[in-house]
Amino acid sequence: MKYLKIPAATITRLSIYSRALEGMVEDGTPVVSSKTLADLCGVNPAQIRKDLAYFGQFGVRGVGYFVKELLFDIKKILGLNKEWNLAIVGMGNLGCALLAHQNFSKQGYRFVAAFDNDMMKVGRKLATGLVIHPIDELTKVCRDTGAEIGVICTPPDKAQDIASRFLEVPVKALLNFAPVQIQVPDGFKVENVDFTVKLDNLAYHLTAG
Amino acid sequence: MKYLKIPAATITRLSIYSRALEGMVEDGTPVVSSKTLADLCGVNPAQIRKDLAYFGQFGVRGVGYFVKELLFDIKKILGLNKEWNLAIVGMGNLGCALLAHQNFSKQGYRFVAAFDNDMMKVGRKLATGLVIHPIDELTKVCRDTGAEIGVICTPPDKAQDIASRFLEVPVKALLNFAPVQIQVPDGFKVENVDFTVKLDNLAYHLTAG
DNA sequence: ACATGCATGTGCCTGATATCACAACCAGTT
DNA sequence: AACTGGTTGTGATATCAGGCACATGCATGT
Repeated sequence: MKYLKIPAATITRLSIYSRALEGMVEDGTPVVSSKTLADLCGVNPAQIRKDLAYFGQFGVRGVGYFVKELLFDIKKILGLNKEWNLAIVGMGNLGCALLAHQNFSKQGYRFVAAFDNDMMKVGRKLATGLVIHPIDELTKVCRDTGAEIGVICTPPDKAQDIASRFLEVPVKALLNFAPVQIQVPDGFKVENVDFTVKLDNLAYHLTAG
Repeated sequence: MKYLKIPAATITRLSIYSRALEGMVEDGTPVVSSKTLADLCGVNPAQIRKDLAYFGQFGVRGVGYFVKELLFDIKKILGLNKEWNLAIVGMGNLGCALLAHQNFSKQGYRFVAAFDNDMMKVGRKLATGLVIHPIDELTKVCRDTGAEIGVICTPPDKAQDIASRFLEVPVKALLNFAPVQIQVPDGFKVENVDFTVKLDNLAYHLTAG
């Protein structure tokens, strides 16, 4: 089944399912049906079964899915059975907040390098023990620390330059918080997080919807 | 044309177009073709023309679009020809970073209220002049300040409760940073911002893609 | 005033994505 | 051992979104 094209939306939903399943593991729920999980995630039950069907068979007919097993399987599909090393650029308010954010480490994401071009900040030691490096050292430090995913928290006009530096390492996956579209060659992947785009959606909804 | 169902993806793209157009206004570019704008935004030129066609005709054949006019029109479509009042709950690292973030005010979003249930934080005056209120006062303060959009930066287990309080005000649009799915009745809208979902996508890409 | 070049606006087609509905199948009960 | 209730897995169907390609129409130059 792995030979089919998997829709990007499916991957996103798998991630959402795993959040819900984590909650169930904490609650001690042993088994869940696609119906129950669907209600929690706000999707159609058939959608869940279809999404899972891309990767195999995980349920028991007449019963449902064993929560712990399904969570394990989904995490394995997503590649979360290992820790991922993150490098972050731009130690402003947002960058620092992300570093301190607990959800990352909880999910197996670990910051291994931090950068800023403000010489006032360079050399400062952060609460996590990380030292802020100047951006010139990005390529070297990323290689030394084994960074796999780059996080961009710079102003928009710097974002493309930073991205290009990451490409040289090469760091093949980028999480971009700057409100610009970043150009990368094939094989690389950028995910954008743009709060104001989300807010604009809400504003539209309030205005026209 | 306004009677058609507008795809949510179209609204999201309009928002992205407006970012690119803002850059062009700064650069002094007077006119842009769908091709040029498409390259900047990473979409197909026909896509842009289709998206705009939902709302009318904005271009000049043989010429393109006048940047300032198009930006104005798109902002009007999105409902950004007014300021929007935001209320934020959860003054942790992330919440504080969002308050201080410049992109919001630049786009006409203004924080008018802040809340936290930590009594150590309540009463503290923030750099913006806002005072942190206890969550019990959410309904009252939101009404007094005219909050229109709620921003949730609490831990996941508190998110649904906060959302319910917002619904009572009523604040009809929520921006949710907690990694849970929030249930709201018809007429209300939730937009989720979940970093780890995005990271999971990257992890999958690095693992399987 | 006419011809030419060029970019828009849009009908149509294609492909992808979500939903429905049913057969396959398991567990517990009679 | 057969039956029943319930849930999965999946083929078929419907819906939606994206891309092509051409006619439309404006601007410039002759």
